[in-house]
Amino acid sequence: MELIANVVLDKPPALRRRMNTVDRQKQIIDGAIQFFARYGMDGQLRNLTEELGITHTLLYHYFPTKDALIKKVYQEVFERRWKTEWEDLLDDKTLQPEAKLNAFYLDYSASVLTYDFVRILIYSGLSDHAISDRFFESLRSRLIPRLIRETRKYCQRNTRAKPSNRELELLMGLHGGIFYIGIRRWIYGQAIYSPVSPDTDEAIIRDRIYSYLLSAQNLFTSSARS
Amino acid sequence: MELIANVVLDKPPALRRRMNTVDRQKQIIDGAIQFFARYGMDGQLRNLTEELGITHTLLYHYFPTKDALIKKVYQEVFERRWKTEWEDLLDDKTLQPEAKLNAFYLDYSASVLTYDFVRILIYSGLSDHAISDRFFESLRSRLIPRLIRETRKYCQRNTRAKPSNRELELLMGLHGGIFYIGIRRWIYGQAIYSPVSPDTDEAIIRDRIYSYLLSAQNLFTSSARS
DNA sequence: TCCATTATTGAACTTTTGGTCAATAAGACC
DNA sequence: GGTCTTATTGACCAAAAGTTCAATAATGGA
Repeated sequence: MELIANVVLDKPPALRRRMNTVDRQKQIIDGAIQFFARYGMDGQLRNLTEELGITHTLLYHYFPTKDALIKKVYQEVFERRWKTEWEDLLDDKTLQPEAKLNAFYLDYSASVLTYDFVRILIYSGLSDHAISDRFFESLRSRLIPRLIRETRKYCQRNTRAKPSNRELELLMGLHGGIFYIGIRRWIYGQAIYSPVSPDTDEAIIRDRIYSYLLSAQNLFTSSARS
Repeated sequence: MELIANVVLDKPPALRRRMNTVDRQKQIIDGAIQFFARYGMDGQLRNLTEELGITHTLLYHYFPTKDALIKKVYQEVFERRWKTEWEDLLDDKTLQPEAKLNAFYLDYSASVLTYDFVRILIYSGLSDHAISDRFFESLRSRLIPRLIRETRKYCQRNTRAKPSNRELELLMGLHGGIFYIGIRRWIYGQAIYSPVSPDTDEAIIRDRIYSYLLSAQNLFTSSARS
């Protein structure tokens, strides 16, 4: 029936059979990322494979279990989205702190505040923490120290002291405010109040960073408010 | 076997049978809130009822379907957590803007940034938006206008103009930064860097509000930066 | 063109899981 | 203590969903 239809309507034949291993595997992983991002890890394999145009049994030719596929999805999502260049950017000596934070958070947002990443990160946090722990650990050890350092430089504080909880929380306020853009957009499905058109988050992020630095300066320099 | 153990160890008998209708229903709903907050709406009824010490069939004596129970859970969670007094508080003429925002967000956080609410809100956002739409609509229509008004008062701007997207997004930055406390704590399972002990979020929230107002003042008064 | 490899499938198995129902027994009332 | 109401349960059902496997057929290489 389907074959007949294809011939009659002169559509390209389904050509599903016999894709080479590495391409098929990539196709499955890409599809799985989108699929699990949408439906969560409880999404049914039969629905995933239907979207891919293959039988659900074929999946077991490439992954031994559903868990193995999910694990692979987690790994791929993390590795595709987390950029080691961020550390280099934050260590760039030629940039001033505010410009550096702007550049960093703009790139970070473009990578992290995407449909698949935000949702899979949250799904993971709600269940097994598989990705979220890894992500937070990288954040904590690789980015936060650098962000604090730049903040201090902006405030003209020359200290290498361990960041205080208050400093850290002010930064988390900025960080969370930016991540919240992704939550509103990709989880709540809410529109963002973009101050500019064409739509971009750039203006929003710049304002938040400016706001953060301004208050850091106000709170953490010599004549600071208690 | 279990009965014997009970008798031998002199534990109180299971006494599960024949609770009165209204108590049992409340017990089920309370249990379901905790349970669904933990495992999501895909959690299995048999596991829920096991925690409650009843058979899963008994559940169908109180709720016709699983969906009906979930719907009830959504409704209860929303009604228990959303306080109409917040609007009165924000309209209180005797409080200055900063104190008012502090008082509001402290109470708001205590209500909203709880395990069950944060998680059910997010679970809902990821799937059907059943709660999150309702929550966001209340936020948008009841709280945001008041928060903007207080912000303007703090900045000594006498305008009733429709809030600009830039104003709204600066506020969302504050709001998201505060909500992110709940996400870190109840979804990622991360510790909060509390600046004070005994642990409370009060100091954190005060800093964020101060930071927000400071930059609002800086951005939105006459001699503001572009 | 034939063959060997293996990607792909259909049928079937098992466990899970939402839901039904008739039977049971706890407790209230007389 | 007897009786009636109904909260509670155990047995059962059907569909959903992860997994297995033998059979099939597309493709690359000889």
